[in-house]
Amino acid sequence: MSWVYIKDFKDHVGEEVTVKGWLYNKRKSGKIRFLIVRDGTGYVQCVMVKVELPEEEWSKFSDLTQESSLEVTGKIRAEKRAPGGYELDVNHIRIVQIAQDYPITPKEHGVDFLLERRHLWLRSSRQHLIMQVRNEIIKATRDYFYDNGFILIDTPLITGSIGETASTLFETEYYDFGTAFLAQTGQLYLEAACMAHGRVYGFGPSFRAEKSKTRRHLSEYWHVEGEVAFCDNDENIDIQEDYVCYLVLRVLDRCRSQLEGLERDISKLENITKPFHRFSYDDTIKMLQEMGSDIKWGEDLGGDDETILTEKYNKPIFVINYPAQAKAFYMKRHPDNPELVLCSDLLAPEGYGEIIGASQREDDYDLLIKRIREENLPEEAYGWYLDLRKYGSVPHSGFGLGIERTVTWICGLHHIREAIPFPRMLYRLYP
RNA sequence: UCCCCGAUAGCUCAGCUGGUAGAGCGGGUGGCUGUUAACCACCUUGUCGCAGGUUCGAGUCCUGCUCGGGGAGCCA
Repeated sequence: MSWVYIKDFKDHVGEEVTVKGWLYNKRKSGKIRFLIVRDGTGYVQCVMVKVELPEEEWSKFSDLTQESSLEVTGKIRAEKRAPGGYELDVNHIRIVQIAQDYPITPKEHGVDFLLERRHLWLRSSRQHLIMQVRNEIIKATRDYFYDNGFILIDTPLITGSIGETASTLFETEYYDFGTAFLAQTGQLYLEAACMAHGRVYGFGPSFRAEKSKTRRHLSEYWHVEGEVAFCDNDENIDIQEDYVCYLVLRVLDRCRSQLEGLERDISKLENITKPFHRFSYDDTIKMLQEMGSDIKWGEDLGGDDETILTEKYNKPIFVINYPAQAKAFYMKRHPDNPELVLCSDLLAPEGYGEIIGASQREDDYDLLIKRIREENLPEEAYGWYLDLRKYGSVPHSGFGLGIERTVTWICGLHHIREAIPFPRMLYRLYP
């Protein structure tokens, strides 16, 4: 008997096939019984009719429990009443394993209970939809960079004491070198690689040991970083805008049913088209102050600031050229105003906040080493990074996008922890 | 690290000014030939997070601790 995935049922109507999966739920009504089976590609209702089945098959219904694994053989029938359009008339059931007391019942559960059982929670329909959208966003990312001439450069996850300044690093022992760190960005290595390939990108995990307790933070998240030689801050913003539009378009094109299943307001995503809003930091502060924020010039935007700003506009917003004091050492000074750096943050709409941080990098050797010293960074660790400014330095820019924040926004999730299969957070290392 | 909130049945929660613990769901049994988180009837469920204290008496009040949630800072 041929094994058919539920998503392919439309090509096998009238045939006798086998579905291999897990029991999602069951119902009965006297002499007719229903098994809802999922196989990873969809759900199908399997119908058992007493008068058409031998007692041996009929009685298997009582043995089956939620999430028991099974193989059901039967004939596919188009059925208007079925959510997927098809049903399976059961001839034979092979029980693979009986699940005992599956903890996640089709009822309400609390966040802690579910996170403690994340390995099982992934089977739930909503989590299943989110992972499908995440998959599409990641594939779209790879396609975008590949199709636009970027070379994939995998950067090290174990590094010496090098990176951005502000965040805390996870530490680990490394042979005779003492302490090594888990990378919080691959950017500096991508800067090296873009001097070899022109246009490069990286995609991998980043680690932040910040003790953040918010719905926007993970200790381990997946980081997309692009870096382009001979690219200034404005051209860098153009690339980000193009990339984000592409991501949204791909999800709308290929994951529309998933978005509907997640009850995402799709019209809000259809609105994500070029051009995005571009506001200078100075103008942004004025706008926020007029809207009642008590933010002062020189400060980074707070969470509330991002929310009130993005809820006012229906497209993503670039906030451009922040004060140097609020940003990292490697950002290039604004040629007309030494208080500012050439950079941008991209804020997603609907209060989802920052999804990209970007800047033009400081390409002058003397200015960069001055900044490293001002920040009290270990100069010897940055020797190779400074080399890039000695041997054919060129203007270059890049950006970093958080995949989970993007998934959270595009899926319309309440919390980032649902946007990654196994979230790592301040109080969670299990499962 | 700081501020706020929470912990009671397998799950989600109620339990008032202190008087020996309750609902829905789940689970079990039975009924129903089209159910959609099915429905109906009956049955089943507790170290009230931990340790002290106040009291004749504490799920309830007080102190400490543990674990978690929301937010701040920081960032993607």
